[in-house]
Amino acid sequence: MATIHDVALDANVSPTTVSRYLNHRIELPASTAARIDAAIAKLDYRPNLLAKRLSTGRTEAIGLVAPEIREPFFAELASAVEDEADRHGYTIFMSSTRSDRQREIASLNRLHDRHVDGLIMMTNTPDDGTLARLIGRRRNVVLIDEDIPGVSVPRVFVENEIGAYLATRHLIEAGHERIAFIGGPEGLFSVERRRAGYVRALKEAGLPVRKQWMAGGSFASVFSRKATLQFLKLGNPPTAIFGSSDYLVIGVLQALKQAGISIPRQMSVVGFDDMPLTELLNPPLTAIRQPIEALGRQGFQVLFSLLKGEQPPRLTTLPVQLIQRESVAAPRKGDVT
Amino acid sequence: MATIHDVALDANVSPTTVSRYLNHRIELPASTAARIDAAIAKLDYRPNLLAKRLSTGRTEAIGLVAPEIREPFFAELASAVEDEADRHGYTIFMSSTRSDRQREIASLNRLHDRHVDGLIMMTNTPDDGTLARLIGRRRNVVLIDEDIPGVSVPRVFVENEIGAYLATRHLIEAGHERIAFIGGPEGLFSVERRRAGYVRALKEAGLPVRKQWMAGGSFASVFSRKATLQFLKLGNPPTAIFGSSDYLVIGVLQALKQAGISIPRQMSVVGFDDMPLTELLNPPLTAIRQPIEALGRQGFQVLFSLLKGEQPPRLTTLPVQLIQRESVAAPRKGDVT
DNA sequence: CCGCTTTACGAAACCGCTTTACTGAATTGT
DNA sequence: ACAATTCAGTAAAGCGGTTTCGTAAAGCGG
Repeated sequence: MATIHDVALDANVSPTTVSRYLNHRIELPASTAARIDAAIAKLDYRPNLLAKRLSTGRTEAIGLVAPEIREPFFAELASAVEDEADRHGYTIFMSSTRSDRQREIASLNRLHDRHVDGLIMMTNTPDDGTLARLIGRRRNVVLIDEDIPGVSVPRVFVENEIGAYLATRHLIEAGHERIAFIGGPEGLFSVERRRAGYVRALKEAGLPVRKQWMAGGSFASVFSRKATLQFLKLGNPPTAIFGSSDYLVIGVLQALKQAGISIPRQMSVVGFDDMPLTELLNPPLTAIRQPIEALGRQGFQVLFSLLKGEQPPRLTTLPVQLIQRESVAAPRKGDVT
Repeated sequence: MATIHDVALDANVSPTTVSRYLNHRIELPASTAARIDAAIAKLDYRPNLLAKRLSTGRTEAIGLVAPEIREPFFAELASAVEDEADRHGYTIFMSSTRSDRQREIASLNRLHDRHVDGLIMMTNTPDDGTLARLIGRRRNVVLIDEDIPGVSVPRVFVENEIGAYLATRHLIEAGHERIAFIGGPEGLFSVERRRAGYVRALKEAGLPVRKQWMAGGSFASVFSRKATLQFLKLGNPPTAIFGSSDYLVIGVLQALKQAGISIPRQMSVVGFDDMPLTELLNPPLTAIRQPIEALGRQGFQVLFSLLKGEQPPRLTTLPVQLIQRESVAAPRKGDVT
């Protein structure tokens, strides 16, 4: 492999000149520039990134830490971040934490060791302050999708509250009055927001907010499955369920299938995320679509402006959208007051 | 940040000694070792990986190039590779090529510039020799999932032929005699193998192999949708369809739904991949399950042994499995000869 | 007690690039 | 016509490790 010295030798200049020329830190007379270009082409010179990085301390790489890259939501997000990073010359290191605090910490440390220039962080477990402390020490961090309270870094979120509000109102407009809500882990910002949106829609419509129609605690589909079966046992079971994540909806569907309840005739269902394939379900799922791609791109953009030393907005909120398919219908006559 | 010099100073030894001690290239008397350990702990020393990499030329990073990381199949594969790499201290660079030759070339070059120690390559477009040439120049490459003819690097594949054979035989055993096959892009090794398995099962059962029941050309679901509609127009339409990828099956399902044909009563369907969520479809999809996780781990293992200078097997073939769900039934009476 | 092997380390070169500080020549201003 | 700039570039010192070559001192066999 040719080095910058070889190029300098061939072009009859010093390595310094070549380096500065390549980094646009100097303007050279056309003749000199041409000699350098020729030498580079002739020797097929490619700067050694390892040396460059050691020298500058910058790596043109960023870290992306997410709960589980293989899940569609994060996979798509990661893909968008990667694509956006790529077009700006950045590489990304991905890291799946399995929602495990120890792995999150390990990831953060590893990325630090790898000298990433910046970090995009996603978590879906409530923080006890550990993460906040760790992140507080780093520069160039942006939080996406989910909050970590107590750190002052830029955030990019989606309209969680509005999304839940739209979903709930959609059910109300279809005629439902007994609407259940299944949320994720307690203490998660996005979960709170979604619950808030659900409650707002109910109150606005003058409908009661009942504890027994609300479940929360986990994003696992086994959880929502159980919760759904609980709902069905109620004396006045809900006629519609809003699952605040498509993973939760999977559990709901399993439970309903198991109980022999048909959608949307006997039960309406709305999801949140709009994962691929949910439109192929039977019936196709009505859901709030999150702008995953935009979330990823914005996430990178915000980090990028941080890296350039700019001051990005402290909070970006991206719009969601109700996608109507076929899992919502009017409740059966006898079921409404 | 403390450097190795600081540690050396504090421990009253030379940087050389610290370096060698940390890299297990020397055995030190307990007292010296203890002093170094103490200094490291005291200064919270962490070796600068950038310097290390420049110095050794090794990066403890490998590249993973795949068509599209966000698709479930590749996402899961990537996740397995990453996990396996992680436990061996390797980081991975992922790269989505969108099945585009130019992007594949660009990825390969970029990874080269990044000085990855090795490369795991996946492609799903037939090569005209360009890739083969590019890859032939590199050391430490392993091919997974799909072949690139003409390069002599280790490969890790799944039992494509056997999988297709099992799927087809399963349909035959259910009583089907007119079984259609939908394959991917022409010229792809795995596609050929699957077609071969399909043909073998038919011949073995003494069933005719009919051109009009075979379609191939793309992995896109729009393609299989059209193909399915074509099948339905036939005078003697198939009673079962084997889609040689779950993506293809999606198109099949869409077409059948559109035509109002019920599964499995009027048409049996078998897929290949066993993607998540396909079990939630209505009916749950019977499919050949690929050992994606194993594919990823084996892929890394083979690369790893290459990196250690060993001679891994030229070809590893991983077993597949028929997962029976509910998309296969006996054909209707009138439909069998 | 002398030569030889071990033990326990160290000096300095090197990896390939960036960057600071500097210089000689050409150009400009007055 | 001479000082002051600008231009075009360079030498050398990093960045923080690894590695080759080497040596002083201790141990040891005879």
